[in-house]
Amino acid sequence: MVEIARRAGVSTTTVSKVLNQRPGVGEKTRARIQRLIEQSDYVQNHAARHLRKGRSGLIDLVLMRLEGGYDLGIMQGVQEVLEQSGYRLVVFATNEDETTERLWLRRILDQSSDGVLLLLPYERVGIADTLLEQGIPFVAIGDRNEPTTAFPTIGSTIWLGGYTATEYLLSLGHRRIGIITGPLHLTTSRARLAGYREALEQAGIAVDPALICEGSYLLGDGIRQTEALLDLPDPPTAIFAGNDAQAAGVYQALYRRHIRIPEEMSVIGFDDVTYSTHMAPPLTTIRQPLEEMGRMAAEMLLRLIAGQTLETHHVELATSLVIRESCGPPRQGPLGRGNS
Amino acid sequence: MVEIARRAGVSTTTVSKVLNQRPGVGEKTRARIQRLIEQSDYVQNHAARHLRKGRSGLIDLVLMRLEGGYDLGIMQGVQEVLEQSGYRLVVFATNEDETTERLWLRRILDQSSDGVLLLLPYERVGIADTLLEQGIPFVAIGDRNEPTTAFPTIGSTIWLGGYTATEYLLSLGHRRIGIITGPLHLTTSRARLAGYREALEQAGIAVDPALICEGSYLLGDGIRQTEALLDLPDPPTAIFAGNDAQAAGVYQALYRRHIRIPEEMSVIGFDDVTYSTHMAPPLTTIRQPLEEMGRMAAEMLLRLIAGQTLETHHVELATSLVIRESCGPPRQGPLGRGNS
DNA sequence: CCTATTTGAGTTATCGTTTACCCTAGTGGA
DNA sequence: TCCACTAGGGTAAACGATAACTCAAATAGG
Repeated sequence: MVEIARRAGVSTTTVSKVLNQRPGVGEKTRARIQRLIEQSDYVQNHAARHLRKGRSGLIDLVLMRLEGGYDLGIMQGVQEVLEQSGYRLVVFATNEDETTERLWLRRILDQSSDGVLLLLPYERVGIADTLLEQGIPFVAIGDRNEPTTAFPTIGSTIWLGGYTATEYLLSLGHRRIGIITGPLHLTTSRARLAGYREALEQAGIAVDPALICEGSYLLGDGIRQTEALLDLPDPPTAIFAGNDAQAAGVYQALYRRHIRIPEEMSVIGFDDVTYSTHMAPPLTTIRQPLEEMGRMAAEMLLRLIAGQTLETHHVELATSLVIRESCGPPRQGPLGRGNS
Repeated sequence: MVEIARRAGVSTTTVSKVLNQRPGVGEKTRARIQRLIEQSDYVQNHAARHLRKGRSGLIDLVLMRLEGGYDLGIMQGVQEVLEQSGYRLVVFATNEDETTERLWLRRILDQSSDGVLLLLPYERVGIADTLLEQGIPFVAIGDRNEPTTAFPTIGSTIWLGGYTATEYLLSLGHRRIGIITGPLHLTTSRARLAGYREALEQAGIAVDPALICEGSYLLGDGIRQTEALLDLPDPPTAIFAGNDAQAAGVYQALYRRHIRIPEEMSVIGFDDVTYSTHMAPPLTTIRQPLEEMGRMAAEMLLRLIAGQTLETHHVELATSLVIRESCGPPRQGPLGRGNS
């Protein structure tokens, strides 16, 4: 920068003014400096600006684990917005480890992050509080256990999703519908279940507790719980999988027992992650607008960083039913050859 | 920091020495300051350190697109290493857009990145050169079009993978093996094909050009090219899918035509991405040690940043055959009902 | 023609740390 | 007893950019 100033015969202040497009520079001078800058391969030093302006141009995204589905969809949305805004995205995975988490928190506190996107399904005491205390802007994505107005959150209409999924299966004629939930200590899991219950009740069907299995949103539980459902004296004709990863597990369990989808068993997922189209047959699922959620969250955070106040603190985006090929009318009679 | 120094009755220099564990401080003083630091919630200002030391603690990972498979596996490995080393990971997706790419390059040049991990399968003139020119340490992951010693690269034994996959199918008794390659302008695609050819030739089987289809490593091509293969007068009994995403496409195409895997058609993938276990049936594939590659790349980069010289500039990790359930002996006779 | 005002550009302090260098008081040896 | 040396600690100058403030010249108005 000094070099440019020297060559233009002005002070660094003037160059700085040009770079930041601030007033106080004459037209010809500005043009001359501008040209000089473009000719040289000068780039502003990030650290110095950061130090002086107090903004790092970095936004941290914290998540549990780098996985293919849910998180990735959101990251894509976030990426998209940040890329345009000039911010860079720092990704950090806690791996559910509290020490790692604290480590990250400590690193974040050194002013090196302008804002944080919290993509943690669980509520760890401390993170939100510390962030709030330190005045670091942040937005939480995904439903929280305790509705709060202390900080902005982005979610989707989970309950409605659960309701819609069940209603759809009912409309196909199913009467015995199994559900594999997520961990029931998470609101998002309970919301799905509540939607399921409501739909059944409205259809005048008694909820059979045997058809409700608790999973953990992981593929493995999809397999295990499907087996449990199949081993029931009166197995369901459809399975609502809680999320798409578990739906993949359901597929596998069914494949093992040679039960065809959707002829012998309907399967519906939740999330609509990228690979749900890739499954055979393509998965019918409840779509959460993941990218859109990521975009919204990023935009809210940017506004927060800019010092603007948010109109709404909690945004809920709509879930929707995506019909593909994994659901059909219920089979007649008991399961075929596979039920051994 | 000034605050700490004041409370300890020393200068900031001394505090700095303690913080950086440098000599020149007495035992009791050190202990006293240490305690004071721990008590307060002081965190070193990142920007200032960065400015002074010239190190940002950031490493950039550039990739084409945030996707579920290959890239994610590598990212996980990278994450793992960086998390321990105290570096933070910045993720940037170019979306194959040259403007976006240049934008990123410009941002990187401001000293805000200590090193770069290049996860681009294509060769864009300029990136590597610019990085080299600017003296920014970087490591390229995945095979390059032109083998180079100018910068370190991490790859895997692709050719051998292609050979092994084909050999395995041959050992099961297959004689007509279709292959859906990646874009043939990429070495990594050509290497798979070369391995395929070699295996066939060694088995004394003539290579039938009709069985070779060019894809783009995307699911859609898996579908399209499978259909082309099935429409052949003499369709193959096994398909080597080039990568796992395309294998998912193959699954779908086969599903559409009611062709069972592996009874009527064997399918083998390449990469062993996370979801290959989730497929029904679980995909037999050639494993690239993605996480390991990510780890290695990150470690090499860290060493580079630390100013150490690398023993080897190009590392190739071994691919291996992962046998699951998508391959079996060839069907007898023509394809069943689906061949319409 | 002179003063008030605007405009363009430079001075200098500052952001929070680190580090090269300097100083002082002990310590040990001759 | 005196000197050289060392250990412990402080001073002040960077690092590269920005911003508040100052100053000189040009312009406008009376």
